[in-house]
Amino acid sequence: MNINSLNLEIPQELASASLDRKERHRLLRKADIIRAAQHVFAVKGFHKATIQDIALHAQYATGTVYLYFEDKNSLYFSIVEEKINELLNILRLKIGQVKGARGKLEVFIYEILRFFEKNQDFFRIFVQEESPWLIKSRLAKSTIAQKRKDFFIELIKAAQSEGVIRKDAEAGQISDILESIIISFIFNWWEEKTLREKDLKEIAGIIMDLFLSGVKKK
Amino acid sequence: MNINSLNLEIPQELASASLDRKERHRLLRKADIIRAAQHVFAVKGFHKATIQDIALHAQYATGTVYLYFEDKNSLYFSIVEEKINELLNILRLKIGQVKGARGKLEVFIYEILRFFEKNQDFFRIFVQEESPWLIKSRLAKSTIAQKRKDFFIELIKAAQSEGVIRKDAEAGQISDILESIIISFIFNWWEEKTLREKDLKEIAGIIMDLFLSGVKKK
DNA sequence: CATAAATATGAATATCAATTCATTAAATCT
DNA sequence: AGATTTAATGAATTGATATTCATATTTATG
Repeated sequence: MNINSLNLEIPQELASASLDRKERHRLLRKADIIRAAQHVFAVKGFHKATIQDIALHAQYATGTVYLYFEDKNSLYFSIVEEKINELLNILRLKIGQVKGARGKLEVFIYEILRFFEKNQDFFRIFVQEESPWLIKSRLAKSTIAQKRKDFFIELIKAAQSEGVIRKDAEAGQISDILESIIISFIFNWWEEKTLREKDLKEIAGIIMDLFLSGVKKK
Repeated sequence: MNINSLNLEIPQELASASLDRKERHRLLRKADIIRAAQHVFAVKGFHKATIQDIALHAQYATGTVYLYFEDKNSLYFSIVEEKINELLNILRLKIGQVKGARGKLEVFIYEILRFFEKNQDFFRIFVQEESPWLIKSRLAKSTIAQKRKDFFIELIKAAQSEGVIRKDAEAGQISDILESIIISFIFNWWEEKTLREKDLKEIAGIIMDLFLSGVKKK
C-alpha cells in the first residue's frame, strides 16, 4: 500500500461537489419512485401493489427500485413518514401563529383539510391504512358492509326527522362519527384499567353525551 | 342399469334424516373452523394468518379447511358476514322494543358495546379491517404514528386546560374523534358534489361546530 | 363382518411476487 | 479516445403459502 491510496490530499471542493452531484441524482430518482409508488399504493393498496407496477409507473426497471430503497416496506414507510412529517411541520407553523385554544383548533382543522386536498394520493394511502371508511377495502365492497351502513343511516335519519339530531350534516357522516366514537371507546376500555371497571351503561351514557353535545366544556 | 339405481322409492323421512345428519356434521365442522379462524385472524390479521395456522388451531389438517370453505377469502367473509348479521339482528330486535329516536340511539350504542364485549376476537378483526386505531397496524408500530398522535393529544390537552374542551374524556379519545370527523368529511367531499363546491373554510367551520357542540339539534 | 361411501390427511404442486445478480449501458475520469 | 467507475436492466432465483389430490381413515350399510 502506498501513501496515495490513503487519499490524504483530495481537494475538498471537488470531493464534496461530486458527492453533491451523486446525492442530487439519488434524491431525484428517489423522488421519481416515491411519486409513482404513492400513486400505485393509493390505487391498489399495499398488498396488491407490486414493485413491478411501481417501477413501470416510474419508468424504471424492477431492479432499479432496489438501488434506492431497501425493500417494499421501507419504500412504503418513506412515503408515510415524509408526508406525515410534512403535515406536522405545516401544523406546527400555522398553529404557532395563533393564540388561544379555539383559534388553534380552527387552524388545525383547516390545515389538515388543505393538506389532504393537495395530497389526494396520500390521503388514500392514509385511510387505507388508518380509517374505517375506505371504499376499496376488502369489506367495503361486500353486501354486508352496505347493509350495516344502511341500517345505521336509517337510524340517524329517523332521529333527524324527529328533531333529535341536526339536519345540516349528512346522515352517513353522522353515522360514521358515531361509529368512530364507539370504536375509540371500546379500544380505550380494553387498553386502560379505568374504563374497564366502569360498566357498559355508564360508558354508553358518556358516548351518547359526547355524540349529542360534543366535546365543548359546559 | 337396473330400476333400483334410480332410487325411486327411498323413504322420505330416512332420506331427509340422513341429509340432516350430514348437514349437522357440516355445520359443526364449519363452526370449529370459523372459531379457530376468528382467533387467528384477530391475532395475526388477514395477510399473516395462514390456512395451516387456522387448521392447526381447529385441530384439523390443512386440506380439511378446503372441504368446508371455498378459499381463504370466503372463510374470512363467512366470519364477517355471520357476525355483522348477528349484530344487526340484535340491534333490530332491541331497537324495535323502544319508542323515540333518543331511546333508540341509547339502545343502539349500548348493544354495540355489549356485542363487542362478547366478541372480542371479532372486534379485532373488525377494526383491523376497518379502523384507524389498531395497535398492530403496519403504521401504528412506527415512530411517526406516535409523533402524530402526541402532537394531536398535546393540542387537545392545551384546549382542555384552557377550558375550551371538557376534561371528563381522555385527550387521546377526543383526538381520535376529531380525526375521524375530519376524515369522514374529506371522504364525503370527494364522493359528492355538494361538498366539493363549498370552500375549505366553510367545511372547517362545520367540523369545528360538530366537534365542539355535537350533533344535537339546537 | 365385508364392502362401500364419506371424510380427513398432509405432502406435493401451483402461484405469485419480492428480491437478487450477471450483464449491459451510461457517465466520469485520465 | 480508452479505461474505469457508477447506474440500470430484467430474467432468474427464492420464498412463502394457498390450493390440490392421491392416499388413508372413519363411518355407514347390507
